[in-house]
Amino acid sequence: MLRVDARASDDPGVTGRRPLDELFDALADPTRRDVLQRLVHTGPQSATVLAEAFPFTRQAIVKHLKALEEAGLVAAERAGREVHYRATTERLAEAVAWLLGTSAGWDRRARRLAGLSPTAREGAG
Amino acid sequence: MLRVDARASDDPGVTGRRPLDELFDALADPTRRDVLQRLVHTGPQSATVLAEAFPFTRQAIVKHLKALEEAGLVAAERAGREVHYRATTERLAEAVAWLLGTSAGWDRRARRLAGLSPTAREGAG
DNA sequence: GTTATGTGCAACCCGTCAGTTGCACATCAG
DNA sequence: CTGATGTGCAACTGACGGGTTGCACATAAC
Repeated sequence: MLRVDARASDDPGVTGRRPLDELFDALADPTRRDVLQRLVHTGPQSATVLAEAFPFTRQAIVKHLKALEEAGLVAAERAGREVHYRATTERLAEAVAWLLGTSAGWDRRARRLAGLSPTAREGAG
Repeated sequence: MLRVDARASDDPGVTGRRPLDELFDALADPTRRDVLQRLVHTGPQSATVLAEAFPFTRQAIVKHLKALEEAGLVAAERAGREVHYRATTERLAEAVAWLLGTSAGWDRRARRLAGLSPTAREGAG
């Protein structure tokens, strides 16, 4: 439900693996973003069908889907011998929260914009 | 500031280099996000000073700053022999827009949330 | 002018990752 | 059962990117 929390970032101190990583990492690849969007527009699809819309092999798409799945951006559902991937949204909110939370740091209006709590902070120690 | 457009995604078509790429790419690296946040919290700083807060060399930080700069997330300003990097916000909005625009596709509520922005309410500026 | 501090450039490891291919396994249709 | 379609796994390759070091250049301080 895209609930923006505006926290979405535990204290890192300069370095440390945070859950945001796999999320932004998943979103970093253009193909992955395309896959995600296509999934959104067309509804749940199998990797095979999905791959037909891209200039890549099924396996490549599968890899992307795995990445997206680990990031919590898509969910896989088995239907017989087929596996349908469906876009999910919760995780996306975290990315938005970080962006908004970060921008709030130097743009007060951003925080008001989203009605976020000023607890936003992930600063490097 | 932080004007969320909720469109921000031209037809994906399956492939094609879009400006969003360098943006998400810049945000993909955890160190880069840390640098960005630190820049936000501490205000403009030189690469050298900035590097002291990280377990990396100045050069590493410089590279990240270059990436952030190309993505339009920070701006460099020369001051004598020093160069101060300052966080900027416009570009961040594009990322938010994409996320919101994407989520809106399969989550109507997201659009309402985005509705607090397409041109909007207060952030628009 | 000399020294100290700060930036810029280039070359160089090394790991990771996108994408590939090949093949084995599972399921549906006849 | 047999063949067709779909998925899963593993190994391999090539490229890109993060991080490093070393050194040259620029500016500030004395």
